Amino acid sequence: MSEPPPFRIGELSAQSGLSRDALRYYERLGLMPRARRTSGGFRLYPPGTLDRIRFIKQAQLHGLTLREIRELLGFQDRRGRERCRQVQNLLTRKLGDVDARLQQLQDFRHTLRDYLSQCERALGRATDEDCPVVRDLSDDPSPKRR
Amino acid sequence: MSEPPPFRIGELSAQSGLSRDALRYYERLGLMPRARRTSGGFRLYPPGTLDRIRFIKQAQLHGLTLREIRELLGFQDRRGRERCRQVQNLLTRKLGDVDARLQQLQDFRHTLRDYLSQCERALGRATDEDCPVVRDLSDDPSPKRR
DNA sequence: CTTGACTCTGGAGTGCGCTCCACGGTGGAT
DNA sequence: ATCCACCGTGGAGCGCACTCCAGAGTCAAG
Repeated sequence: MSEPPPFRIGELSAQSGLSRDALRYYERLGLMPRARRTSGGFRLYPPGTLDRIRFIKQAQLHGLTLREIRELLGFQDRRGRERCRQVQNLLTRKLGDVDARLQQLQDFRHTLRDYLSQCERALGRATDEDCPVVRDLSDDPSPKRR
Repeated sequence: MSEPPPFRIGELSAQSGLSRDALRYYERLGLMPRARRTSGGFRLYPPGTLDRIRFIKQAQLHGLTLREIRELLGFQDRRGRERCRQVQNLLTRKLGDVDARLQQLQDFRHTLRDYLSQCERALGRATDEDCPVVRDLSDDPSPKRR
């Protein structure tokens, strides 16, 4: 019978790890619905808010700008099926992006692993040559003896 | 017998897709070795430069800051085995980061796919309810009729 | 030697995503 | 009624990764 207690910005900040300022900033940007207020003007957040914040952080971590995320959350769009279709389009696009990023990230992982094993081999050789990775990546046209 | 021709900044810019300003900025930051100059002061880049730029862009795409990348390229470090070990450490750390990111990115992919299929199911149902994704993510404590 | 495209340096400006601050109001415990 | 920790708004400031600009110099082709 009891509604779950809404929390104020300090509480939400503590739970989410975002600063109060950041939360207010998100509201200004339209990333979060304008929070309900007490008579005195204090923000009161419904508990589910944390899920939304988690989503935002996740999306952000993967290179989406706050504007893009706002778009994803699709506030001020049309309603009903119309809106659902829009969201669907956006999701499909973003999913493509994510897949591309996954691919690239895997490539990068490879590059790093290659460099790493070069390092290991060099250290194994016990000569005092310069790090091969550094040599590979700093290409001043120096004494080029090979 | 002919050395490959070095190119000037405009050429490099064209080939790399980076602006001239960005290239100069990278040099100021220490991301690229200070380029050789003509007598008149024009930068002359050795051809291998493009590889380095590719690496930088790749790293950057995955959330490394230019400072971190500079660190990775490890210019002004110690030489020889010492340096190699440093680079190795850094690479190992970064590899860990990349793996973590891969994991997160995959999670995010999942989230997106879930939302997407919710959309599809909703559209399949042919009712005029609101998009479930939007409903899930916009949690104002509204008319809550369920 | 002139022309015109290209380049140099230093510094200011931009958009993003916050953070910090001042000044003032709020509200729950005592 | 009084604390005082908490919250509000508006606006300035910041670090990043560039971008833009002015004013001056360079250099290859004709």
